[in-house]
Amino acid sequence: MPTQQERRDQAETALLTAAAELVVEQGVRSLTLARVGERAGYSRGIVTHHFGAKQALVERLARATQTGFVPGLEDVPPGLDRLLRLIDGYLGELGRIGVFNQAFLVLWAESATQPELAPIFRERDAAFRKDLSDDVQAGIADGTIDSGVTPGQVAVAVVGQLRGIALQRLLDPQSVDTKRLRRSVTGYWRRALSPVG
Amino acid sequence: MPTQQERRDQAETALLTAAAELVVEQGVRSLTLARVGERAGYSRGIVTHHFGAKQALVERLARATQTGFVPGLEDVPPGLDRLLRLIDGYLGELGRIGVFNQAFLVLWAESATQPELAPIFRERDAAFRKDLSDDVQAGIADGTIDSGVTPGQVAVAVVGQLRGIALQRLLDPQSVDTKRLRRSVTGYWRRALSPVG
Amino acid sequence: MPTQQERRDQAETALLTAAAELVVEQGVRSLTLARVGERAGYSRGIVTHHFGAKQALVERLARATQTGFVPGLEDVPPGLDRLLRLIDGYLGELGRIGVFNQAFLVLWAESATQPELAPIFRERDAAFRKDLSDDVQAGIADGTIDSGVTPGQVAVAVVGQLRGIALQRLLDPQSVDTKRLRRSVTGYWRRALSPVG
Amino acid sequence: MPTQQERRDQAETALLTAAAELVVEQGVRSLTLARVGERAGYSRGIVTHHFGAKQALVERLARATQTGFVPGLEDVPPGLDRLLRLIDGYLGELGRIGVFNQAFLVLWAESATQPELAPIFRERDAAFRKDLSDDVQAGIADGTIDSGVTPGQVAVAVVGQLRGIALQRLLDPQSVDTKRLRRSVTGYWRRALSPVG
DNA sequence: TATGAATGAGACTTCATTCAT
DNA sequence: AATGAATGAAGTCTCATTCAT
Repeated sequence: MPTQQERRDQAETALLTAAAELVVEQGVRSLTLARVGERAGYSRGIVTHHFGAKQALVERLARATQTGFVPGLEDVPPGLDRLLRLIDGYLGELGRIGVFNQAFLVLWAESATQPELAPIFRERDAAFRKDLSDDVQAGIADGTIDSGVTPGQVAVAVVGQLRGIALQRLLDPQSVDTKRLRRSVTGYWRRALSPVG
Repeated sequence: MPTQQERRDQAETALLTAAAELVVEQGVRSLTLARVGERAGYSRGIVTHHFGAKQALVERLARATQTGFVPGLEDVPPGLDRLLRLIDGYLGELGRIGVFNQAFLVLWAESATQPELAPIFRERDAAFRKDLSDDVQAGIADGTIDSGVTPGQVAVAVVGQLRGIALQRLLDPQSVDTKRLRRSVTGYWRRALSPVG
Repeated sequence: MPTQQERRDQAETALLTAAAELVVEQGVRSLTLARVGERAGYSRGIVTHHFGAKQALVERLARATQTGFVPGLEDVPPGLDRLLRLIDGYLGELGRIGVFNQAFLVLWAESATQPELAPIFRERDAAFRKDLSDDVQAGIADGTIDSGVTPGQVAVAVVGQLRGIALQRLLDPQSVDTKRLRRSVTGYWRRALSPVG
Repeated sequence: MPTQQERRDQAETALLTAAAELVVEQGVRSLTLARVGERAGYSRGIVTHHFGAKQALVERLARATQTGFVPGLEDVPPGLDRLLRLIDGYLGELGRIGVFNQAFLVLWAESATQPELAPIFRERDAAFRKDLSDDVQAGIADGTIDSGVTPGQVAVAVVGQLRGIALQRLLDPQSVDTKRLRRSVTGYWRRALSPVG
């Protein structure tokens, strides 16, 4: 016999999962409360009961996704190596990307025109760039990255590239061979950043 | 005295512009026929009158956008130089990007989850990649690009990067300094692709 | 063939009438857009189409009702006689009160707890009191009303009495004999206001 | 240590008070079980637990209000004096009217269009009128009221007037000066009812 | 006694679409 | 060519009620 709290948590998890699935399959446009509830195995009214309003569900979903996209980087110290492993890991994950991460991409792409979503993703993007920027800075400090490189610029370029590749793949999976991209893209960055002379 | 045909064309242009503006400002979700008509200075019913159905308007908009995003490349022969100028031009355009190109980005991002939009943008992406791929191939042929590079991979990486940077900027303009990015990103690619001693 | 404007006006009249009927029959509580539309012989969506929102319909109804409740007073000069004829006419009308006037009463009674309705009826009540107050003032001036009487107090007392009687009748028609009340109530006021020897 | 019964009674009182407050503040329309429970300091489900259904709560509220609105009249014998003291007391109470009495007025006004409420208030009105009617009859008997007056008519007129004044005040407190009305309205009735000749 | 999870009916509103003017 | 009246499907949200804890 589950307690009330357990029932509640279980329902929320099921609802967020169902919402993520629907976002990926049909976009945010056709994310309706009734569909979410029923896909999760509950009634049509359950979402409002739990989240109060649709907007709250979407925001929860936006925050729930993409926490720790690339696993196994926690213990790696900042630097060129971590940067390349992050790129490699990110592209590698694309091959077996889960619904939550796919939902993240879709929501990210839509956030540009949605006032309620925008702040959430602006903050996330900033954090991601900061992370990469730190790697570049450390690489410059230890001599593995060219000192002429601007960390912030690299961060924007890398974040953009990873997201852009992921979206391309979402739109047309056949056109993006993640396996080979891991190698080539990390190679490009290694050469682009390596100290001159 | 404009002819009927001229009036018709003028109305259509006004409607597509209004639609692009609305898409950029509020996303595809709140693109309604009435709003488009009224923003264009006509009645609520004008869109249906001209395009028949909403879907037709959106498809027309998808095709109307992004034709010749980077000007001045027509006469440049394929090769590394053209590739870099295209990247440079693309990022340069971001600084003064018009509504149609912004609308393109929004539609592109949404296309991943919209069956009606997907084929249009799949085709476009393929064409864009082909274009870049040709440049890389020419560069390899004339020795300005390393022969170990795979044209198709570069194309995916570049397209992704440009789109990803553009979307980042759409979401948070302050975080992306296009002026400086032109230099740095072309620099990265020059080094990444340059023939290995 | 009616013009668009005629069709529109006709629909609005039908909708307001239907709304008034429903308010009287079942109260504002169960005034639903669908019911109004269907009772008026249109679709469920017609009310929104015409009034935009339910609130707008109710406000229109509040303003549409009770214009010239007591007929035949326009040419009567202010004074005791007019005051008594107004009371007599008001109570007389109760016997054959139309839906709009009944709806007025119901809305008036509800307005106390409805922020959107309150200002409308506050204004109306003030105008009604002003009207009566003018009569009393004129009566004092021409000596037919006792000079010790305060016009504003009489106005509140009369307005209250008429509305209160009407509401009592709405709740329980059998308990209020309007025919006999016309006589007795005008008699009470005649004596109450007559100059003291 | 309160007994179960005491706790139960305490909760019911708190709930009825909360319900009355909500009715006065926002009308019966927005009286919801959850709000009542929470305003009373309990959970959303408490009302159902205690009253079973919403209808029961409203009926209990209708009966709970207005018991002995005018205090201090119990020992006064029927007659003109009692009638005038009742009017005076009623209007005097308006100045410091509590939530329950305000709720009474709101419910009374709404009862005209609510089948469940109507019988309750019909009965109450009849009792109120009977009370006043008895006073008039006694007044006629002892010669303080004109014998030409019909008791039932006076009762309707007085009940209507008191309720109508109270509702006017509920809608627009500034427009009704209860202090001065006590004097003037009792004066009007004294003159209206005094024996002729 | 009290809480609150879950349901489902019903309300308001938005909007693409049809059709008469 | 253009307008706008009318429809009805579909969505969000509110809320009384049921039932498990």
